Amino acid sequence: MTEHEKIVLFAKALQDENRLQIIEMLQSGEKCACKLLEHLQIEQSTLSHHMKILCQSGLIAWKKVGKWMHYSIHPEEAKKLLHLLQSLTNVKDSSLNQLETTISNSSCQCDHPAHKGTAI
Amino acid sequence: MTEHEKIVLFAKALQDENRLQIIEMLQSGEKCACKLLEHLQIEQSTLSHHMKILCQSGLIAWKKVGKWMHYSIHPEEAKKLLHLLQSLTNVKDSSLNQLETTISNSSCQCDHPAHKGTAI
DNA sequence: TTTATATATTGACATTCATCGATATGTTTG
DNA sequence: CAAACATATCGATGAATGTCAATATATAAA
Repeated sequence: MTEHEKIVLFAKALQDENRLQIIEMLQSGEKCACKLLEHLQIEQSTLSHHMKILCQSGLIAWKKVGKWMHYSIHPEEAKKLLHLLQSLTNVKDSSLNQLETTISNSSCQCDHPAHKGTAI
Repeated sequence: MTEHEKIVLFAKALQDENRLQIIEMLQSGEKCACKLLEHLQIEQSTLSHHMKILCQSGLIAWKKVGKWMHYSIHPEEAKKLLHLLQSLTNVKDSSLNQLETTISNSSCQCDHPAHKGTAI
């Protein structure tokens, strides 16, 4: 899987409001599907679908315990995915800490003469 | 706009392979649409559509220069969006730097007696 | 002012996605 | 083993998305 494919899977996992709620619920630690379902206005089959997408993105880890399925945020994978997004968007770790401005090349590289030396 | 809505817009912006390529092209600095188009296998109207989605997410800044449209990564917004994702996924800035394991509460909070004391 | 160029908008179409109900699978308990 | 429970899979459906061609808008050039 290429880096772009990983990012696409991650992005697709995050594009649904219900899945964001699920991730938020997992912030406080591992939960089973039935517990998650209590707080969502969706049917069980839909939750199962969402968990599949979240797990396939790598962000969420799962573990079968008896007949229950336990889900949790996968910290290492979450970090890897965020690193991919940092690289993609040119955001540096240090600037993330300090909310500094990332320095980027601001000259237009368009061939058109009219574009030379422009900056946003 | 809620934080979740911001994340959803950001995630939708990142879920397309062509848009990831566009972001990557902007890593080296501001570019105009015609320049971006040269390196993509899509029609002009499709690029315009993609740029709209990228700009609406906040990640990409735009500036009109004559009849050209210049695009660039918006560093401050990129940082804000990454921060939102960090908070969502419980990833700490320091752990992002050092790739340490984020400590999370690993006890299941399901009501079921059988779940007490389990851990992944 | 007419023409050329860069970008945006619109409408159509195929594909993907979220959702549900029904059903299947797997596990525990009686 | 049978019943109950938790979760997964399947099929259908409506909504959202990516794409293009055609057209509109805006700016620059002749």
